[in-house]
Amino acid sequence: MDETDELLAIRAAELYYEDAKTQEEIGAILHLTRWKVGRLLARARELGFIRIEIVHPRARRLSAERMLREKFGLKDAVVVQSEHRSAPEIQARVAQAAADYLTGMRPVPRTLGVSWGRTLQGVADCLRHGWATRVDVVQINGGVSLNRMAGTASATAVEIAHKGSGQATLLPSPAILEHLETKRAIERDRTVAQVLEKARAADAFLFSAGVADASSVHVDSGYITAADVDELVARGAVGDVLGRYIDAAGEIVDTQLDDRTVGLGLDEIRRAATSIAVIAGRPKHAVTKAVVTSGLCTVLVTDEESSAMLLSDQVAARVLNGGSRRVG
Amino acid sequence: MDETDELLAIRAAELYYEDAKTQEEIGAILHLTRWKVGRLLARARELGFIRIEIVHPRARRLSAERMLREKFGLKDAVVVQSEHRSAPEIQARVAQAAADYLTGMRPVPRTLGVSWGRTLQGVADCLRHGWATRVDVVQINGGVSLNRMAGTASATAVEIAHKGSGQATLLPSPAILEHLETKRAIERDRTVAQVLEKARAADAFLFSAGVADASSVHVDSGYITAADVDELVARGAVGDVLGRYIDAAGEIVDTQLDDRTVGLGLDEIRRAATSIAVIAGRPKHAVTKAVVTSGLCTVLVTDEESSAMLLSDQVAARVLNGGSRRVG
DNA sequence: TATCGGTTCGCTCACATGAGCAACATCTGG
DNA sequence: CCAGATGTTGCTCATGTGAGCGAACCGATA
Repeated sequence: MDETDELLAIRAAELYYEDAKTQEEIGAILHLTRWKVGRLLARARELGFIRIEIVHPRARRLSAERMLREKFGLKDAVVVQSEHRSAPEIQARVAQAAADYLTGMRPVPRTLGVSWGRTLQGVADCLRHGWATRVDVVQINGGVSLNRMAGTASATAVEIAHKGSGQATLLPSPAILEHLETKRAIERDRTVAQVLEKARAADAFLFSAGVADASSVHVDSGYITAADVDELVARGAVGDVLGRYIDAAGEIVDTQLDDRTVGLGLDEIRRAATSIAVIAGRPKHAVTKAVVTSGLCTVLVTDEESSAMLLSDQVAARVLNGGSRRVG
Repeated sequence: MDETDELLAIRAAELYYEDAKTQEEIGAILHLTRWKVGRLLARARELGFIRIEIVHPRARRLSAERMLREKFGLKDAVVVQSEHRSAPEIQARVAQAAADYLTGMRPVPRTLGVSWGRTLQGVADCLRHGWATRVDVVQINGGVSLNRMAGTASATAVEIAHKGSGQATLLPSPAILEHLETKRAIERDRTVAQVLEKARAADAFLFSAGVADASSVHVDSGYITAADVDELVARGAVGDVLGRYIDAAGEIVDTQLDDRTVGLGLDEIRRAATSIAVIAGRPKHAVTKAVVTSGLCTVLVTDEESSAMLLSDQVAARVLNGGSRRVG
């Protein structure tokens, strides 16, 4: 396309998009046939001169979603716009997007296994009353029931269930126990065992991931110490999923600690038909990468920046080209 | 439009604009009829959720141009995009736009009266060889021929003429003379008188405007002193057109100074069928306003920000509602 | 000058889309 | 509870638009 044509294309684009003229009219104005005008417009779009943006708090980025699905073999992906947004705003939008995703799921899951945390509480808050009818919500990992943040974990599950006019089944157990024996004992307890049984049978799972640093909820809740986290990080931990700390490859970092963690195991999540991960924000990039590349989720809800990170060539898609584990 | 519809509209817009799906396909996906989809899209556009931008150095803003034409009764207006651009970039684009405008003029002017200055030199540089055939270019005000910037004024006219394969007729006179008598004598000189005669008969005029401050070319060239400018500003001057200082209402500030200025008078410009003003940049907002509201130009080439200033309610359109002169 | 390869042109045809309209649902005030 | 007003829905039909296809064109080469 030469200089003159480019100018004409721009002129045509202005008349077409800004002045809402038909291609025929533009042809008359610029002394061209309407086909030439059509071709110029196609060229202008092709060369990226026309930029269409959807400006709305709930707008998503479909192209990124398609690429994420393809690269990582995800069943679905939801990417929210994050340009020029503050971190809390992004969290809010991702939560909203996750809520919208749940609401729009077909078939509607009858039993939903949920984790807990700030992110999931946000999702629960964004759900609308009547988002579903008769959902059974089951907690899939131990909660913060013993400490100062009492009730948080259960609140999330209860709210999700309530708004979907269904029932919540809580997991009455700490997240991580001090001794393996205690953990085994708790799991043998009939109530706990029944909940876990039900959790395993859930149609879909909903969870987030935490960063491996001293600000973690698990440190906050007293399940592990800041020193423990430092140790985990030293051994390669990038974050936790359902209270289980994983490295960049998605492998459990400390199997002994993992054995003392109550709830579904990560392999059980990996086997699920539908597991929705809601993770966003720059601090979580490393965990997000680990979750996605190690096949922990079939659906990812995240922000634009994280999606860009995942789509950059630096990130290998382990799920598809199974061999290479080098992901950092 | 309720909440649900708005969400659907956004979803539809994403599928339509980002995924290039047809309205029918979108209907299938969202379980709607294609008409509903069409209506939602129309609604989304109406509410401004869809923003289409033409990203190209030469892109213009047609809507602003239309409003300028209507508000000030201009024959034409050209507004270049200026968002996120530096001042020199904007100057360059405006010059390019003015050059494009000249090139595209129908009928092609046979005689073009031009002024001089940095802006017009920029326009001359942007013109392409062969932009016209046989244009007569006439200088319409006195130039900087006596001082260190010698040749600048003539260079502009000559370049425009040369690139339009025509001839330049220069005005061999200083811009402003010290004594009224000298000015009268010069104007009586046959060569000068002939040039002015030819200038008056030009089909179109092309000029810019200067800011009234010490950085002015006239101070630089020694025609007036910085003190003179301060005095002019104190008396209400906002800038100059063809070396003639005007106030916010477009009136000559100092008639004695004006009488010593060589070249066409502002009223002669006002009477012209086609007078193209090329003015851009924040420092020139005041002069731009004065030029446009006092009917000094029939065509305005400017940047987005200046156009926004002109279109703000603060600016009264004197040309149309003749009475009110309160423009500050 | 004749011929070739590639590009662009104007056109047909099928599909996508918006305007306009009647039927229907929903709200409102007597 | 009903009549009228208002808004919404699904449709027909005219118009707008893009894919595909020979014809024409252009520049290079033998």
